[in-house]
Amino acid sequence: MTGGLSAEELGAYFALMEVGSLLQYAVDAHLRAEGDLSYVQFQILARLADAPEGRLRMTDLADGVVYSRSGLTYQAGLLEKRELITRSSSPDDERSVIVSVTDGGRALVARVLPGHVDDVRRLLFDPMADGDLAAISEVLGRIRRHMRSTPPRSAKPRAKNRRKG
Amino acid sequence: MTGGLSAEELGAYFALMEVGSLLQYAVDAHLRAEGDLSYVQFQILARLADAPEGRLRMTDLADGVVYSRSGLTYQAGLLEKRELITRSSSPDDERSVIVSVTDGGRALVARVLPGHVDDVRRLLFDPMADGDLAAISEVLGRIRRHMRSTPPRSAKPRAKNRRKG
DNA sequence: TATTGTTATACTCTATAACTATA
DNA sequence: TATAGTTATAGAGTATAACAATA
Repeated sequence: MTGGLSAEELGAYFALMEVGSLLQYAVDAHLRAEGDLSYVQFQILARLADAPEGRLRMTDLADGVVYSRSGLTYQAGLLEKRELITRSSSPDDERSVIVSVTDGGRALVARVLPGHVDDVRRLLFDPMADGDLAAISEVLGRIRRHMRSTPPRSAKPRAKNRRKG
Repeated sequence: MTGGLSAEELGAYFALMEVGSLLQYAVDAHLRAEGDLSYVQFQILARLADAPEGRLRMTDLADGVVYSRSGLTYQAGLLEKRELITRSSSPDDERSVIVSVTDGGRALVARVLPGHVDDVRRLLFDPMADGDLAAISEVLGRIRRHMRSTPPRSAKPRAKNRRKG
C-alpha cells in the first residue's frame, strides 16, 4: 500500500491532511455559528480588512483565495447582498472591479476573529512544545514556496482556476 | 488583525492551511484524471484495500473517512455502480452492512497509487531537508492526537457527522 | 487579441429529517 | 429504546462556457 513512501512519510502525509481537515472543520463551524460565514467568505473579508484602504481588485482576491473567477463572483454577490462589501469599477482600468470592505464587514470580522483565533490556538498551538513552532514554520514555509513555484504536472494554460469540480 | 496570535503563529497557521489545501487540490486532480476518483472515493477504496479481507462495516468507514452517514451511502452507491465495491448485510448483525472492495477496485487503487505517491513525494517531501520529516511527524502526530481527543466547544450529542453544509 | 468580470447552466456533494429494520 | 443504514429533499458551492466590455 505504501508504494514508494516510507511508513514514516506516509504517516506524516496522513497526519498533515487530517490536521488540516479537522482544523478547517472546526474553524468553519465556528465562523458559521458566530457570523454566518463560510471559511471562504471569512478569508475574503479578512484579506480585504488587511489590505491598504480595505480594497482589492477581484483578480487579486481570486489569486489569493484560490478560486475560479465565477466562484468569486458568486461569493462576492453573497457578501454584497449582506452589505459586508461593495463593488465599484476601477477608475484606472474600466475592466477591473474594486472590492471594498464596508464598516459592517470590518465589524463582523472583528466580532468573529477572537473566537476564530481561540480555535486555532486551542487546536493547533496548545499541543506544541517549545521550539515546535519555529521548526514547523520553517518547514511549512519552505514547502509552501516550493508548491507555489511547482507547476502542476499537466500545466494549465493559465493558472487562474483552482479547486475541484 | 492578529488578535492574540503572534506573527509567527499566524504565519504557521496560514502555511499549514495552504499546504494542506494545495496538496489536496493536486492529488485530487491527479486521482480524477487517472482514475475518475474524488479524493474521498480514493480514501474509501484505499481503506478497504488496506483492511483485513478487504472489508469494513459502513459505520467503520464513516468514522474514518469523516462523513455523514448519508454522505457515505451516496459515495458507496457511486462506487458500487462502478463495481469497485460490493455491499452485503452482515451475518453477525443484520443491521450492519459490510462493504468489500472488488478485484476491480483493488486494480484501480493499484493503478492510481503510484502517481498519487509521486505527487505527494514531489510536493511534500522533496523540499524537506534531513531531519525535517522526523520533526514534522512528531509534532503533527501530537497535534492530531490532541485534536481527536479535544471535543468541539459545542459538543455534539454524538460525533458521527462532520464537514460543513 | 488579450484581459476582466458576469451570467447561465449543470452538476457534485453534503446535511437534515423521516423512515425501515434489527438489537 | 438505541443502533445501522437508506432515502427524499433541499441547498450550497463550483466549474465550464458563452458573453460583454475594456485595453
